[in-house]
Amino acid sequence: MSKPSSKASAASKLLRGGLPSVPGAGRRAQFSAATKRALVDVAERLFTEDGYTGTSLDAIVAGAEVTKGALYHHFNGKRALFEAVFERVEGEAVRVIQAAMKAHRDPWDKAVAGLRAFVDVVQQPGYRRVVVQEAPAVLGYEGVREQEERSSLAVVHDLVGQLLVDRDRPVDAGLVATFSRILFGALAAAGEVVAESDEPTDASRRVEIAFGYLISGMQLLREAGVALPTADELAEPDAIADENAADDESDTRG
Amino acid sequence: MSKPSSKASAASKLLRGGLPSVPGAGRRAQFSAATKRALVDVAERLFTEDGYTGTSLDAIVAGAEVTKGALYHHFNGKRALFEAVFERVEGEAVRVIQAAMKAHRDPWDKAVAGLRAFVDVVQQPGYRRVVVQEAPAVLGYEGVREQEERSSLAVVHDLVGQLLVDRDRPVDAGLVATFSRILFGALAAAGEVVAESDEPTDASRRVEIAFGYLISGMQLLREAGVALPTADELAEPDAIADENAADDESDTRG
DNA sequence: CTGAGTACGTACCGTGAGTACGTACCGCAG
DNA sequence: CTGCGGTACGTACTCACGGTACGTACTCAG
Repeated sequence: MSKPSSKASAASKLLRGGLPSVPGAGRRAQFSAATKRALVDVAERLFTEDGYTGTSLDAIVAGAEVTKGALYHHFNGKRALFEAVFERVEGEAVRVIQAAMKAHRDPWDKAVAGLRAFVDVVQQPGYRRVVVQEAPAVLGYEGVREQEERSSLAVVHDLVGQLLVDRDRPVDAGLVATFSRILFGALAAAGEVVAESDEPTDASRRVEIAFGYLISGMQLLREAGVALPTADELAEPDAIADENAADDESDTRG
Repeated sequence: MSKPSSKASAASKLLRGGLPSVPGAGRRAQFSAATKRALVDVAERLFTEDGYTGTSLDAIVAGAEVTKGALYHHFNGKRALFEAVFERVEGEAVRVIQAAMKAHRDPWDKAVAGLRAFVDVVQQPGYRRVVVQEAPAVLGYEGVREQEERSSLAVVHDLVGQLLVDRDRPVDAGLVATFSRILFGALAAAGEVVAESDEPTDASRRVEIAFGYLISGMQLLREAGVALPTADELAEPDAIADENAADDESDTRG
C-alpha cells in the first residue's frame, strides 16, 4: 500500500505518455499489449462461434498461444475477457453506424441511413452472438444497458431527439428516452429478421418498408399538428386524454 | 424398441385417459408428476433469482428435496429443465395477455389492451430473467424464436394482421410477419423500460404515449390512403419507390 | 406372489474456471 | 556491469459442477 511501487508505475506512465514520438519506447509494454490483443482476438472469434459457455479458457489461451497465467494477468476472469470483446464489437458497430449517418444532414435521412447501417451490423455474426445473444446473460441486463447507453443507444437517442423535437416545444426528455429505447428494440428485432432470413435482400426491403411506414406516420402526425406532450403536460392528466383522442377516433370508424 | 414395454406404457396412458373421474388412479404416476412439478417449481425460482449458470443442479434438487437421479429421470439435463421452465413462464404470459385482449373486440382496443398486458408481464422477474435475459443464450436464438412463434409472437402477429389488413388489399404476408417481429421487439424494449424504471407508473404512461403516437401515425396513414404494398407490388420495384415517396417529401420541408 | 418396470438414490468421472506460486525477462539505480 | 524490483507471463493444483453408471425400493399387472 505505502510501498514506493505506486511511484514506479506512475513513472512508467509518464514515460509512455511523455515519449509518444518514439514507437520503440517500452518494448515490454508493446509485447504485453500484443498478447492482450491476441487474447481478445481469439476470444472474439471463439465466443462468436461457440458462445460464452461453449468456449473454454483453455481453447482461448491455446488459440492465442499463451497460457492461463497470461490471461489472468490481463483480465480478472472469463467475464472480464468477454466484456472486452463486447466493448470492441459494440464500439466497432457504433463507428460503422455513425460513419453511415455522417453522410447526411437531414434528420430523416440520417434516420434512414442509420437504420440501414444498423440492419447491416446486426447481420454480422459477431454482433449477433456476442452483443445480442450472449451479453444479456453474461453481463446482465444492467451491464449491457450501461454499455449501450453510451454507444449504440446514444446514437438512436440523439436521432430521436432531433426527430421529435419541435422548435418551441420542449418534448418531455423521459419520453424521448422511452421512444429511443422502444425504437432501439424495434431496430434490434428488425436486424434479427434480416439476419435470420435466407433472403436478406428481400428481408431488408421489408424492414425498410415497415420502418418507412412508421416514420411516415410520425411525419404525418407532425404535419397534422399532433405533437408529443411536454414535461409539463405529462404531469397533468389532461394531456394524456388529449393524446388518446387520436386512438378513440378509430372506434367510430370500425 | 420391439419390446412389449411400449405396450405397457400405452396401457397406462389408456388407463389414465380412460379413467379421468378417478383421481386415485395411478398413485405412482401422480407422485412422479408431483416431483417433476416440484423440480420445475424450484428451478423456476432459482433460475429467476440467480440465472442459468448461477444455479447448480445440486441446489435445485436440494430445493425439491430429491436427488440428481430424480432430475435426470425426468429431464435430459439442465437445458431440458430450463426449457420446461421457459415453456411454463412463456405459456403463462400468453394466457394473461390473451385474457386481457379478450375483453375487447375492436382491433385497436385489443392492441392497447395487449400492449398494457404485455408491459405488465415483462415486469415480472420470472419472465424478464428466464425468457428475455437467459433464454437466448441457453436455448439459442433459434430455439427461443420457435417457442415464441407459437405463443407470444403469434398473438402479436394475429393482432398486426388485423390492424394492417385492408378489406380488398392483401398486404404481403412477409411484410406482416416483419412488422410483427419489429413490434414485438419494440414491446420487449418497452417492457424493459418499465421494468427497470423506479417509477413504473410514469414509465408505463410514457410507454403508452409512445406507442399511441406510433399507432396514431399508422391510423392516419391508413385514413390518408397510404397502404402497405401487396405481395405483387413488393415484387416490382415501382411499389417501393411509391412507398418511399412519403419519406422523400420531408426532404423539401427541412 | 412374482417378475418386470418405474422412480428414484448413490457413487463416481471429466471438464473447466479460478488460484497459488514459481520464473524469466526488462528497465533502472548504483 | 550488476544486483534489484517489478512486470509478464508459465505451471501445477484445487474445487465446483454437469453428467453418467449403477444400485435399489416400490408398484402393479397377471
